[in-house]
Amino acid sequence: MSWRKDKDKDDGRAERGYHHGNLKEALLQAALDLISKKGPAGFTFADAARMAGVSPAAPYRHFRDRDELIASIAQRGFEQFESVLTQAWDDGRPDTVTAFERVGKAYLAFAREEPAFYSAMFESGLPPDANPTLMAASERAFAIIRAAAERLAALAPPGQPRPPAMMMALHIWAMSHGIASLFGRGDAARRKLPMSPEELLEAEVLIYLRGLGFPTDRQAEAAAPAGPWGKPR
Amino acid sequence: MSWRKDKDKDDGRAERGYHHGNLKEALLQAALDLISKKGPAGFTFADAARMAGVSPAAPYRHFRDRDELIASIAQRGFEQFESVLTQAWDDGRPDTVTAFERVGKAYLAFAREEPAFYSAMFESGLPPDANPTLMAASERAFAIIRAAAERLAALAPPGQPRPPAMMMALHIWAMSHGIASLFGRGDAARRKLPMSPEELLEAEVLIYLRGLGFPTDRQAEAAAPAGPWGKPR
DNA sequence: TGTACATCAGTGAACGCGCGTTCACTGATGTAC
DNA sequence: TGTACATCAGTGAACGCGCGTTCACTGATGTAC
Repeated sequence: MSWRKDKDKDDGRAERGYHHGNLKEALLQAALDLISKKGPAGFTFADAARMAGVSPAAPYRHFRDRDELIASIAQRGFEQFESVLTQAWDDGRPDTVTAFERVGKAYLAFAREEPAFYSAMFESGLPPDANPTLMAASERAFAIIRAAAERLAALAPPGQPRPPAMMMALHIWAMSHGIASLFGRGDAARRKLPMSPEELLEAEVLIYLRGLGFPTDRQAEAAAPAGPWGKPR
Repeated sequence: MSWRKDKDKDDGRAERGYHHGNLKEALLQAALDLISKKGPAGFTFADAARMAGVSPAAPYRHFRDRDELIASIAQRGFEQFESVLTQAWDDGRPDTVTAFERVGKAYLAFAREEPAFYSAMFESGLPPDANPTLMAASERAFAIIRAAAERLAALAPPGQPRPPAMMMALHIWAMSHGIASLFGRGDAARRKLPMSPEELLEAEVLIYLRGLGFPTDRQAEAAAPAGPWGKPR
């Protein structure tokens, strides 16, 4: 279908024929580069074409307009996000709490390692209801967190009232997103911190779970009487 | 110093003399309007001038460039934010936990009611270290949250290890910012929710505080054995 | 109180630029026979 | 295997537009005397 798949990682400007062969992909890549450098607003259609080494009219063969390209990126971002979260959750292995925290860390890792995807997903200002496919992808990603919360809620100690899984999922999402936005991004906008974003999130989640009545002592709290914020130094 | 202070709330286009009299203020207001409509990236210098009813060259008498105007807005936003949080905190009256939660609600209210300020403060992409005045204003606002956390930490029950106030402050900030960003903004980007952002945040903070060992039963938990997420229906 | 003058805060025309988008076109590719 | 032709995926020139920024300018204001 496409020719010279093996040579499209260079700038694409030199020694290619009349047909690019993989332009759609190249444009998406170029857009990701530009977004990660200048934010979703700084990205221009013409720039992406230039970066891919084609004329400014070429992108119109593949995307109706700029917004459609950004939506494509957000879409792909949510799919990748979902996959990353699914892997991290690993169906709750080895135990629910551990897996749950791994999901939080995966969230932060994604925001840091894929700032362009993250921007397109959460900061592009696309109206979420205007694009059902995109919204569905977003909801599939959230469903992972929600499923994890569901499993966790089912483990609630008998004495405690069982917390609503939906609420837990929203809380976890907000914690992760808050820390990622304020402290954990790859770009220069992050603020100085006395601890890593990962540690900050882990402590927050542990305190939260404890507040719900979950035992968070899987690593022998009794032996080392430290709070969730680490051992006293 | 300025003339016709009383008449600068209209569009400013009609029946004013050669001198605007209050252009700096009018430009800031125009920028706020534009940002709240189109986001910090959609705002243009020329547009602000047009909205204020002056020629495109006029703003240069008051701001070096576009970035300086946005920084001014962010600065003012942080000052207003600090004032709002200070009022909400009210030096911990009537009790620390109540006041603490009021701070969280004030945070959400600010994000919702002043989306333009909020955008300029947290999403404009200005390098935070490039502008010491701005960073100082930001830190003064955070200091309110931090001071509140400090007071709360001092109330830790004797049995519990005392949580680091800085960490608590960062957690609270991240919770508030996460919920505000995802669900609580005035614009169209917010998502559907089974409960209000305020309720969501209040529950989250209560669970968190309980996880730290604070008694959160100031409204008679014993009498109504409900979780922090409300009474069972 | 009046006048001369420095300063301030605007004007408006012009510039170069890059963007998004369109158009008729053309080279390359795939396929039917 | 070769040829004719439809379709695909680009070109490149052009357009109108709005932006940021500059410049010499000028009307309004405030102040010294």
